[in-house]
Order: sequence, then structure tokens, then C-alpha cells
Amino acid sequence: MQEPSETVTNAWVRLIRAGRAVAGQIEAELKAAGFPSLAWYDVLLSLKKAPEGRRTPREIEQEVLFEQYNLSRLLDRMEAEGLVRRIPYPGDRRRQFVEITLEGRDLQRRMWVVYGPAITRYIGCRFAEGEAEQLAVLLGRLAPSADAECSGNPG
Amino acid sequence: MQEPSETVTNAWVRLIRAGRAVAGQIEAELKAAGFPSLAWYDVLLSLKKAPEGRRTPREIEQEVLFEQYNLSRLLDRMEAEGLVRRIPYPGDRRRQFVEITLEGRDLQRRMWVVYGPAITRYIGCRFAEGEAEQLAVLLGRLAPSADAECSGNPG
DNA sequence: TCAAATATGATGCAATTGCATAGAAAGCAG
DNA sequence: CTGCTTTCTATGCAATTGCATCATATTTGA
Repeated sequence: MQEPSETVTNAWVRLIRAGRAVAGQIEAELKAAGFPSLAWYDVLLSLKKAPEGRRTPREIEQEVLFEQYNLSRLLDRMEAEGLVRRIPYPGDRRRQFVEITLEGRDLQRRMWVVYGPAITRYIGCRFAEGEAEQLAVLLGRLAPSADAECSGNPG
Repeated sequence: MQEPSETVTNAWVRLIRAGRAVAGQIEAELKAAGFPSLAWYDVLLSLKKAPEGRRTPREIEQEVLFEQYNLSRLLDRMEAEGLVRRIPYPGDRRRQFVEITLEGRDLQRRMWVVYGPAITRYIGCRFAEGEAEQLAVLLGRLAPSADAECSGNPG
């Protein structure tokens, strides 16, 4: 296992910087509009897309890549705001379902009015459609599930 | 200003997820090896690359995209560990220089031994060199300085 | 069937981050 | 000069995150 090439390192640095820059600007717009952060949006959207608007915390975690303990407390806050509701999971009392409420659905919709155009402005505007496609494909290879080609483990 | 296409949204979602996933794994390896986080590394490297190993906090901020107050306190911690030293800025007493110490340089080097191969493993291994180049170029367009093509401002 | 291992979610506590604002030094307009 | 604005860094306090661990429920395997 060896050092990365200049090019690879550069891609990595830009990946992080670009993510930070764009996320920072979008978060700022959401906040300016009086909305909660992207983390809340991610949870709301994840639930909204799920059948019957419900998922277990584990499923949400894996989709949005949050830490278990962070999500647990984020759900506390969201539940306190009435955006989400925890309900028993039939057949396994360790688990639970988290279900989006009407208010939650509504908030998601209202946030999208700010969020969508922001994505257009910070991403869409900078690429031709084919380029965006290319970028998406390349980034898809970095997904946690995607298998690497070379072997070797940490440590 | 309008909604983003599916493709653009997808690129954005993957950008964030990929960054989180890779950063998470790299952070885990660093921690497992007894090292501090990537944020510390970024500051050390930024200083190391600078002439005479020194930069003002503002310069570091802009390079690594940290918040001013976070960097201020990160530097406190790093200074307490002897990795960095604050020295007066000649001709402007508002500013200061942050200078990397020998210990700081050494830590950067030792962290790279873990960090470099991790970049290879999580990024390099997943792309041919030309693809990595492509990815880097596309991501470069998202840099905060890069100008967007369409107009329209938030709000 | 029962103890050990595993899976899921919650929580106490320390560390970090975000927010608003302070404090100090330049820069600027008249 | 003098007062007003801007720039740069620090900080009090609240909110969030990370870490370790707990509590409970299920699964596994002898």
C-alpha cells in the first residue's frame, strides 16, 4: 500500500473542499430563511421516501451516514418539534420505527423551495448536464459499498 | 432560479455522501493510530507549505475553509501541544503569524504515513489515473472562487 | 433451555462547534 | 486630528458531537 499520486491527492482535497464550500453556503441560506440544518432535511427526506414514511433509526443512519448516537439525539429534537414520531416496531422490541408527521412533510417541502434552487445555483449552473452525469458516476465509485480494486487493510 | 435536475441533485448527494464516507474512514484510521483529526493535519500541512512555515489565521481559514472562531480555538489546542507557535505580525498588531514548530512538522510527517496510503486505498484504488484527473477537474469547478454561469442570488 | 454473544437504541460526561459579541488595531472621511 | 467603519482575533455561553458505556431485547450455540 503506497502513497497516492498528486492527481489522486488533488481529487481528494477538492472533494472535501468542494463539499464544505457548497454545504456551507447552502446551510447559510437555509439558516437565513429560518430553517433547520441539512441534517434535519436529510432525515425528513429519507423518511418521506420510505414506504409509509417510516424507517428504523438504523436504516436512516446507513442512508445518511450519521453516527448512531447523533441520530438518536437528533430524533429527540425532531420529535420535540413534532416533525417525527417514534412508534413501536412489531416483532422486535429493540427496534422502533420513526415516522414522519404531516408537519415534517410540510417542512421538507418548504425547505426544498430554498434548497433546490441553491443546488442549481452552486452545482447545476457550473456544469453541462453531461458533466454533472459524469461527476455523479465518478462519485458513485466512492460509495461505502463500492468495492476497491487494490487490496490491503489499515494497520 | 429553478429546481435542479435529477442528475444534478444526484451529483450533489453523492458529493456529500462520498466526502463523509471517505473522511469518516480516514479519521477512524488516524484515530486508531493515535493521531489527531484531519483538521489538525490540514493546519499543519498548510503551514508547512507556506514560506518559512508561517501564515496568518485568516490565510489558513481561507485555505482549509474553517470558521474563524473554530480555527482560533484549534490553534489554542495545537499551541498547547507545541505543534504551532503564535508570533507577532510586524506592522499590524491586529494580526499574528502562526508558525509550525519542529514537532509540528514531525507530526505532519508521521500522520502522512497513515493518511497517504489511506487516500490511495479509498480514492486512488477506485480510479484509473485519467479518471482521477477528470474528477479533480470537475470538482475544481465547485471551488468557492469559481464563477457560476447562471445568475440569481439567494433570497 | 440457558448463558454468552450480538443487535438496537439511549445517555452521562467531556470536547468541540456555532453564535453573538467583545476588544483591539487599522483605515478612512471630513 | 477625531469619530466612524472595517479588519482581525478571542471568548462567554448554549447547542451539538464524540466517546464510552448502559439497558434491553434478540439470536446463537452448547
